[in-house]
Amino acid sequence: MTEQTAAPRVPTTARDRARAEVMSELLAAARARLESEGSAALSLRAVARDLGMASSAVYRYVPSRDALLTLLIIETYDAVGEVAETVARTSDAGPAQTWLEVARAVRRWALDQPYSFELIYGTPVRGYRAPDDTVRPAVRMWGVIIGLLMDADRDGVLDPAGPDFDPAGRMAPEAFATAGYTDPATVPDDVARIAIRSATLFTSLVGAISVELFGHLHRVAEDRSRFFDVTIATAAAGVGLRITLD
Amino acid sequence: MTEQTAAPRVPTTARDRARAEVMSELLAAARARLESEGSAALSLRAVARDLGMASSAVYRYVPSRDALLTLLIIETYDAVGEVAETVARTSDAGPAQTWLEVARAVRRWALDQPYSFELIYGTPVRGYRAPDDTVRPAVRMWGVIIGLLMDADRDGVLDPAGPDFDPAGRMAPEAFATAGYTDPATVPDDVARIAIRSATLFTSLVGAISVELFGHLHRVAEDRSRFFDVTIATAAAGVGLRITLD
DNA sequence: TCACAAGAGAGAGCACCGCTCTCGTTTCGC
DNA sequence: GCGAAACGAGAGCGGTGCTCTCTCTTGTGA
Repeated sequence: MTEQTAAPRVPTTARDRARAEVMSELLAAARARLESEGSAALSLRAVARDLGMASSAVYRYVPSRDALLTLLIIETYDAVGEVAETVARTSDAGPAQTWLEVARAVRRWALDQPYSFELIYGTPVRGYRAPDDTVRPAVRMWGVIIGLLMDADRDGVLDPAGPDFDPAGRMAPEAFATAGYTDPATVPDDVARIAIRSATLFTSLVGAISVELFGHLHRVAEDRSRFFDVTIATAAAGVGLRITLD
Repeated sequence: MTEQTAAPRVPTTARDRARAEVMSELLAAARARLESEGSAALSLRAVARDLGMASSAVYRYVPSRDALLTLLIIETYDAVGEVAETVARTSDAGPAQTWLEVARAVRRWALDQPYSFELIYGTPVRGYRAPDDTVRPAVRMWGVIIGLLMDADRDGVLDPAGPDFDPAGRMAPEAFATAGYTDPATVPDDVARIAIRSATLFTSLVGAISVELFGHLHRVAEDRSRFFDVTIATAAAGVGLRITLD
């Protein structure tokens, strides 16, 4: 058991390569059906037909329909996390304005592939219990938000007039791992006070998109893009980020 | 065609009464299954079994599974609207604090019957297009929110330091029917400026409950009840309502 | 090199679903 | 009282997730 921990002797046999290829075709076909018809209509049999194989054969690759959905969920968290991180990284505006850009980008992404947004931020699939594999990709969005708040605080543009609530017991210690605090006990109080504000930003983002996508602005909002901006900017104001519109 | 518009001669025949009774049993059974297993698992055949009748017989009362869901959706909008209206009506606190009470009550209601919340504020049922019957009950929540904002403005407790965005084109004229303005052209500008703030309150409420109920606070929030309060209060601060916590 | 085990695919089958059609039976209105 | 409408039951269609068995291919260790 000395060097056994390394990869066991170039295991890419023909069968392995074939398996990997079928697996990726399977995921691609599933993604295509997901994005055209939604997760509720995602049928394992239909995916099998798309691939020209028997439905029973699919079970050689995926243990159940729910497991297939889980793979898509992880992919999707990573996709939207990537969108948010890219905008946050490349924007040259201040933290407040950058947050608006991030929110707009996520909204755009959600409108382009609504069923993917639903998959992760809508009603959870019945009987589905998120395995730990989904936690890491899911937390990327929180990382972006907390990062922006830290930046704003450092730059002195985090409006101190915003409400300041005691963070004690309101945020789980693990949440600060994103900000680099591996030991929960060492999180400074001011960092906690800032981090808890991320909840309102996250909620306003997911909430605003959900509300629009799920039809609750029917006969309420006219120009939905501008409506979204106002919603995000107003919530951000409560957090202490001053966003300028128009 | 003079007095024909009235009810046609006391139509409560034995058959009519039986039909109404079966119909209400049907809805009750469907509601029970909905609240115990969720809308995705709501099967018309199962409901039929609960009632001891053949599945085909159910179609004498309801044209399709989606139509049955629509009936439940309307009931549910009315139930949650009732919760919000009751709290708003009976609270003797100021508008800001009343809003917190409303939000807490709605959250409590959602936690008590999560599948009902999902039914109306989660992912829409596939292939489902909200008929107009659902609009009136759905709009009750907006009515409560706009009413509270009007109260706050009248009482002079609507913080003028909150961001003020041009409402032009951002709110559909019909939305003001709730506030008593039947003709959209007559809505004063200051009313529109206030009404558009309702979006952030609505979004923060639905968003905060969704985020909690759908599992996105896993390893983020510790005390979820207090976390909810902070989220709502922070968003409300952006709107201009000062909520006091603790 | 060759045998054996593991992997892969196909097909039948089970229990469930939404929905339709047909068939008797009951009830209502003229 | 009689014809029509409403009602309930049952069979059946095509679809679903998933399991089991069977055959064939492929990789590996002796």
